[in-house]
Amino acid sequence: MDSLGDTIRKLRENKELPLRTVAAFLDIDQAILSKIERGQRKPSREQVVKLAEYFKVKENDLLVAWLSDKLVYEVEDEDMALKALQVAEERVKYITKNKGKK
Amino acid sequence: MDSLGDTIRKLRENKELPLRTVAAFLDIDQAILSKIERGQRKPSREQVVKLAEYFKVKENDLLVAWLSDKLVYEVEDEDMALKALQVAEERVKYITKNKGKK
DNA sequence: TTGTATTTTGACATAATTTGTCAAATTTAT
DNA sequence: ATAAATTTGACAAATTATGTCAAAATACAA
Repeated sequence: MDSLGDTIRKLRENKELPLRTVAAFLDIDQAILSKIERGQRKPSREQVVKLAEYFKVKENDLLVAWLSDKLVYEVEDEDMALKALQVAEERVKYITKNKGKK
Repeated sequence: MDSLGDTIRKLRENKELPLRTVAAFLDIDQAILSKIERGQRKPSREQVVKLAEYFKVKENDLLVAWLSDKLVYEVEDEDMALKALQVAEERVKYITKNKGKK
């Protein structure tokens, strides 16, 4: 269960590309991509979409990793992290079930 | 499964207190408390702790509601919200299991 | 080693978001 | 009708996010 950063780094290293190249495609400085890969910065949604396109992987897979990264980040130093995630899950189920209604 | 705002409002209305009073205790303008209760603003962790103290309810209960509110907010307009929450849950389990290790 | 490409780090600037105040408008209850 | 409570939105200040840049560190060849 890799974090998004790990995933991106593996994708890039498999193609033996330097940070410079991928960063140029994203139109950001390579320093930022370096930090993203090591989890020190959070990429934007748009950047994740671009990366999926660039590496030809399923956009949704990368977006799930990106979103869950953010979720983990949000709760990680709280004791009731798990509980909160479970409650959130219930609420999301409820919300999507009632989508479209009044 | 109420949101944090709903919970706070109910607690306040049960005691028949005006926004003014509770807001003064939190040391913020009543306008903000009004927005917090209706979910238009997110309270800080410290404010939630103070509210638990003020209304004499379990701090953790309120904090779980607060955290899950933030989680729902983060994913709510994404298609893969549920998936992301589930992945985050796995990751949090993994992290807490290995807490203390190298 | 020495040199060269890559990556990492941190200081800094700027942009975006948060967090709050305030006063006016609206609603609720007398 | 009026008085209290609540809501709204414009605004300001503070905080956080996002990026650039150059120097330092690391990896890799020769």
